[in-house]
Formats: sequence, C-alpha cells, structure tokens
Amino acid sequence: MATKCKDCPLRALSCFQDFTQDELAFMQRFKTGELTVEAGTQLMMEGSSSPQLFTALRGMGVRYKTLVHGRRQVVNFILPGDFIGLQAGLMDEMRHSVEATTRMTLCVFNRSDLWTMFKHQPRRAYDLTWLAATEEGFLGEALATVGQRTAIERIAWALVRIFSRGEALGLVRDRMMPLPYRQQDLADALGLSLVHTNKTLAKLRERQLVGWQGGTLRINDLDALAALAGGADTTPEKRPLI
Amino acid sequence: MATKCKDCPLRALSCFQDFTQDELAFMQRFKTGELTVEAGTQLMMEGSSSPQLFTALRGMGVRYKTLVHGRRQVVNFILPGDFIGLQAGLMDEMRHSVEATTRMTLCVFNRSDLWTMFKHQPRRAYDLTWLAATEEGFLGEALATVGQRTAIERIAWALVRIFSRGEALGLVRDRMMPLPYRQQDLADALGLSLVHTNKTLAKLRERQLVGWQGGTLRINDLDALAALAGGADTTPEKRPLI
DNA sequence: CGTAACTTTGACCTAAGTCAAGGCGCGTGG
DNA sequence: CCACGCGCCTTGACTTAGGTCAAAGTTACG
Repeated sequence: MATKCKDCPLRALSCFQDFTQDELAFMQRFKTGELTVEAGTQLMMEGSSSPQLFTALRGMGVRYKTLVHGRRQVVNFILPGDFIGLQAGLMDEMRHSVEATTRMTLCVFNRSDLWTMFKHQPRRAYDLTWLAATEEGFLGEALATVGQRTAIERIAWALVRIFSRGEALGLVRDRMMPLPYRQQDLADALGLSLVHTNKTLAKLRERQLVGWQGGTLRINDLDALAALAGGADTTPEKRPLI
Repeated sequence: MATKCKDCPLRALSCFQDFTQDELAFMQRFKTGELTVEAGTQLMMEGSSSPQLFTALRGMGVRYKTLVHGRRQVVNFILPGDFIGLQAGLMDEMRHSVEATTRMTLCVFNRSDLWTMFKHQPRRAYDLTWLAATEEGFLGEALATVGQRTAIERIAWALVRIFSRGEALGLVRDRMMPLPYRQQDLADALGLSLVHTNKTLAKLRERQLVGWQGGTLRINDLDALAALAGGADTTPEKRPLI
C-alpha cells in the first residue's frame, strides 16, 4: 500500500525543504503510485523516453552512460530523495541510463503532469529547475575531479560526497553508512580502472581514513578526507524534494 | 544602443525556437540592457552571487572551475545564444566562473525578475528548465569523455561538438569557423596537458582531419572526426533562446 | 560443495605528464 | 625601424601515474 505524501518518511528529514499544505496536496495528486523493483532492474534507458518519472524513496541505484567501445561512465549515485527522469520529462530522451543497485522503492509520477506543474505550481517548477541547476553544478564538480585530480584525490572526493549525502539522509550511524556498490561502480564513476581503484582504496584503509567492506562505508575523519581530496563540500544545503 | 528583442540577430537563426508575440514582449521587459566587455573580463566568479544574468549575443567565453592546487577545469565554451548565470539566479552562488575570451556583447537580465517568469510565463520557465537539463546532459557527456576516452578521442569529440554548435549558429563558412581559444583552454576542458594536447592536434592535422591556426578551426570531414571520437552528436536539436 | 560474482595482489606496460628549449608573431618603446 | 619581451605554439627527451594481465583469495548462495 502506497504511503501518502504527508506520511513520506523523507519529508521529515531536515535536509529537505518544508512543504506548504497546498504543495503537499498537489504532490499527492501528482503522484500516481509507488513502485518496488529488484536489484539490477533497468529503470531508464539512455536514448529512450519514459512516460514515468520517479523519486527514489528507498534503496540505491546508479545513473550511467555507455560508450561505444563498451566502457561505462557512472554519472552519479542515486540515493533516497533523488529525482529520476528529468530529461525524459522535458526533452523526451534520457541522456543516461538508470539502474537499481539494491531493491528500490520509487514514487511514480506522470510525465504528462509536468506541464501542469509549470502552469499551476510555479514554486514547484522553480524547485525542479533548482534541482536541475544543482545537478549541473555537481556534474561540473565531478568533471573537474575526473579531469584534474589524482586517483587518491578522486576517491577521497567521491567518498566525502557520498558520505555527506548519507549524513544528511540520516543513513550514517556510528560513522558508518550502507554503501551497496561494487568497487567497479566507483571506478567507472571516477574514470579509473578497477585494479587501481582497489589499490588506492587499500592505501586509504592503511591510513585509517576509510573502511569499506561488506557494503558498509566507514569514515573516521571526514574533514581529513576532504582535505586529502583537495576540497570537497561536506555539508550540502537544504534542498527541495519532488 | 541596445537592440530590441524583436530585432535580435540570434532569434532569426533556425537553431532557436520561435517566440510568440507574448513571449517576445515579456523578454523585452525582462531585458534590462546590453553590456559589452573586453576580452579577459571576469563575468562571473565561482562562489559569489550576481544580481545580473546574461545571454551571450556576440563573442565567446569560457566557464571554468579552479581547484585548490591551481589547476583549472574548463566546464564549457560559451558561444552566442548561451545563457549565463542560471545558478546565480536560482541558488545564489555560482558553481563556476565565467570569463570573456574575446570582446563580448551580452544581453542583461535582472535576477530578481526570474521569479516573475516562473509566476507568469510558465512556458519560458519550462524553457529555462529545459536549458538546465540540457546542460546537465552535456556535462554528463563531457564527464564520460574525460573519464573514458583517450586523448585523441577527447579532442575529436570536443572539436565535433564545437563545430556542430558553430554550424547551427551560422558561424561556419567554407568548413571553417572562428575559434579564438588557446590550446591551453582545450587542454583544461579535456583533462589533458598542454603538451599532449598540442601533439595530439598535430596528429589530427597530419591526418588531414582538422586544421586550427590563427583562431580559425577547419574541419574537412565532420563525420569521420565524430567516428574517430567514438560517437558524438553532430546535429544539436532546436533549443530555446532566453 | 561447486560456482559465480567480487576483491586483492603482484608483475609488467603504456598513454600521457613533466621538463626544457626553441620558434614565431606582435606590440611597444628606445 | 629594429630589438626585445611576451604570449602562445611546437618539438624532443625522459618520467610516472595509472592501465592491463593474470592468478589467487573471499563470500554468498543454490
């Protein structure tokens, strides 16, 4: 049975902006249902359209692009609260694919209702644009990371970013958060080979900075890691939830 | 004397979507003036806010980020028709800097009018979001390029993208377009060293694929170059102009 | 208990980086 | 009118971060 927006567990988190009663009512109408998918499910396919848009409620996934020669670029990791399918909603062609890494529960919206939102909920439309601009900002930072940082800096940067997001979402307890990805996923996100990623992670482990085994990430000193990364945001600002 | 929106030379280009009379009137009100800056002028500064937003009318520039150790990542090249300052408009902090490479003429808007746009011009707000989503898509592709492609593929990809944009803007005549950047700018955009960029460009020159001297780029066979890049969009779709 | 999907480690290789020296065009000032 | 300084491009010699290959550990699971 689908949760009502007003009971949405994410809404309670302090990292998300508050809803007005009106917005809440609109979101409830906008939401057409809930979807649970198994790990490994393809949610969106690069180059194709989708009649549905999602917000991740539970579980994690990856956005990625596949290049001709078979290589894969992970564009971002999807955590609860992330909006999926903006491109399919506006243009009608996704520029990347989305896959569930764990079992995921998603909030489902109708692409066709998006225009209504722009027409009647300018505040929500503004939030959507904010989200797009923020994601653009993030990708710029990722680009700078892959383009300019060394392997150890890249990995430190990525772990800091993920851990900070986890903290905001209340996923961190005892300096640990669940991180169900494979090293290959991280490697593909940072433009590194699996082997080198593994060896670099080992260095960070030796230095007692991070531990990542059995799907759990542990970071002892986030600031030290951020310093090693050569600067990385450790406190994401309050953001809208759609 | 500032051009009126209805006489805007960009509007006539077929790569931009048509305006309704109403939209045209709104844009005219939205526009607060015109600005011409010399080459080398800093238009936006990473981390700071800006009361003004721009659309490039003439000239070229770069968006870039500066990392702690002094390295620079060029995030995109700015060509006529590009909107500048979306992030400053929505969040109020730019996530990258913008610098004019040549003398530029810009259309100036007030950041504070942006909300009016969402309130009363949903169609224009939608276009703005489309722009943000498109830029996000582009950055994803750039990330994949820097993360997964070899030097020669990266350069081929970048030149194809730039040349295609130039074609859409009518900057190409006789297979040539003005490209006033330094090799260092291209290197910084692709995560390569200046020296390696130079040597790789030399290879493309030897192969008779591209010529780039004296601020002019010549591409003989765009499709061959795109193939070498391992796939790159050669025909950008129609886009809104703001 | 076998097998499949990940991680780890070691040995070796190469694409790209760094360093350094010239070249070339252009503006400025003696 | 020439020279010198500056910004940018070019080239060669050498170094290195990170890639590739290959094999062996580890879980987790049917």
